[in-house]
Amino acid sequence: MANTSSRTLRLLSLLQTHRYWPGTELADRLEVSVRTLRRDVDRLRELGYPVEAQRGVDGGYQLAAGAALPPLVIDDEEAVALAVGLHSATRVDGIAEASVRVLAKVVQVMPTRLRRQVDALRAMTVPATWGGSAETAVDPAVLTVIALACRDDERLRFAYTAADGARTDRHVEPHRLVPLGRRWYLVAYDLDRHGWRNFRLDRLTGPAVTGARFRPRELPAADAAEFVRRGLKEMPRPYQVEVLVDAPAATVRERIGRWCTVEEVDAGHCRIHMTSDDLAWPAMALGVAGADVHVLEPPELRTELHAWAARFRRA
Amino acid sequence: MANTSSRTLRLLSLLQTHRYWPGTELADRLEVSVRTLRRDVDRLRELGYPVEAQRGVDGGYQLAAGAALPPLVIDDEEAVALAVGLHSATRVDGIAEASVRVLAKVVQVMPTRLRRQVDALRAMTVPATWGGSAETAVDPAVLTVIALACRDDERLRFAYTAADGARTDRHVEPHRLVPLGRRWYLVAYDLDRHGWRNFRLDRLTGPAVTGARFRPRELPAADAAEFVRRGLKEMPRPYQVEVLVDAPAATVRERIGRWCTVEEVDAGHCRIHMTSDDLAWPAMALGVAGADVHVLEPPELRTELHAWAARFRRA
DNA sequence: GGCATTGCGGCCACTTCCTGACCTGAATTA
DNA sequence: TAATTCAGGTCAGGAAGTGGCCGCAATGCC
Repeated sequence: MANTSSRTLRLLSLLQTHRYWPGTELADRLEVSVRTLRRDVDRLRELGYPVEAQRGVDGGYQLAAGAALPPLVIDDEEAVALAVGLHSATRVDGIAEASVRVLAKVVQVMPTRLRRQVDALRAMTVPATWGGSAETAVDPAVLTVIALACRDDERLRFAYTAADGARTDRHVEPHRLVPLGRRWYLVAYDLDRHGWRNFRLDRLTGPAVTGARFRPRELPAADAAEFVRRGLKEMPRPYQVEVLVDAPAATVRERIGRWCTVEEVDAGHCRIHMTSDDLAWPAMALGVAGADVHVLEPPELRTELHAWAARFRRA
Repeated sequence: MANTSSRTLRLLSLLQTHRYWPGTELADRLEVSVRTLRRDVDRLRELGYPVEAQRGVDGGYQLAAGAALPPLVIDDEEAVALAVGLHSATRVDGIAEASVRVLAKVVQVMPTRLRRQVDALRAMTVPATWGGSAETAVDPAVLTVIALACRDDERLRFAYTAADGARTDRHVEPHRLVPLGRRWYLVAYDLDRHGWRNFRLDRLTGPAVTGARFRPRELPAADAAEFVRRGLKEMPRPYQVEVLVDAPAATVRERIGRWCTVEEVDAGHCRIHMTSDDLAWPAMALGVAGADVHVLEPPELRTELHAWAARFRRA
């Protein structure tokens, strides 16, 4: 308790919870002399954390933005918020992997009572997979279990439903999680089939680590993403949606600009473009647009809209 | 660098990135003897972080879930993921405040180059406010600036557009952020008007800290949420949507169960219920449901659906 | 411009604890 | 049973942390 490293950590935590701290108060809280506090601050600075100080009346210390990130000291509530938030970040291109990595990190050290809270709250958050039907959504618990197994080189068992509907039990050495397109894939070495395989996470249920660790094998590909791409026979080609809207570009952009690109045609018309695997998404967007539309591409969207129209008219 | 506290921190970081570590490897990485490593591990344990060890062949150390959360050691990518994810967590009831708190914490110590990345990525994430139009969404930058000002007791200036459209410049001592209903409010002491005020964050632009700190005043209410509630003349009552769907409950639940509660009526029909400020949301959901619907409540939804039908028919 | 406040950092003496080496013991697995 | 790996005691030398003191430099108030 009266340790130096412990105190350094506590100082870091204090500096993170409130910006300005008078030296005397910090010294008081840490139960050391002001001189020692100054030395502690120096220590933090030597570790690369930019602690700035202001002299004079009402001066104090503050933690500024630096080159490296200091260890984040968080409390229970904040950890829950973190876990819930990261869940939705796993869908954002470019940071999906990093999200899963931190998520695994947080979940691993989180007390079980907090984990229950997280599970309860996650149920309330709206999944961000707009166009996706339920099958494309990945259970976050599945994601973290597998992420941890990959990270820690632990063997994994799960049930897998192949594209043709055949259900099999698998025993694998997980290698890496790869977000590709709008899906997650697990690249793993199948221990029963003696070869590398791709698994779509949304077709995988009940993953559980066996507890056995393994020495990673070498993947027969440049990297995991490359391996997945190679393994995919045919990518489901997404629809390229192109629609003319009878409304000013500015209006349309304000209403649905977040989901598509809007291009001005003239004062009262614009053209929008979006990409989607599923026709429900563009249909929703066009509904929210609140103006007459003319579908240019694809023809199937027209059928979809007419189907919605028929149903809504009967409502 | 060869410091003890620095090494303790590095050990913590190593234990967070990979689960199992043989003692010899840890000692090697930290450039100390195995004996010293054991002592470092002991130190961590004394600080309350449960480092578990496994003996025997292929044994090692691992960081387990404990009572308290250890400081999270994260890298750049992970920090970006964190910030992006937390942004969406600010919309989840119950953890909104905690989310903003961590967000402020992370943003404050984040190098500016990362902040730019976060801003770029946030633009891509789909806002979770389904039914909400753009005006109810709060700029995350605004949120963090204000959160930091509240936390650090720093005076704040911003422009405010009142409900009647009048624009004024404000100079306040921020007290607390309150998420209520689907909105964020700032409770602050207005320095020009000499009194406590509520500000809706979506009506507030260009917040900037003046740099001047202040000694917090006492709020004339039990807590900030209470004060906001008292100040709100009328809460916008959300629509209670109730619809009969001509499809089996299981089917409907699979398609849109995430957005509403589904109740079985008989084998081929079910009743769904949801709450929304905006009619576009239920309309979208009913579209995705892919079956005939009968609107029970509210009548306005029927009008909305007919409007969509008319437009889609013309498409 | 003077003055109080607050951080900065040098110096010194004292104490603490850190470190590595060596040892024995206990748990675990092949 | 043997090998591996963590646990922890002991010891001696050295490194560091600590508090008290000092003069100095910013800063803001009167």
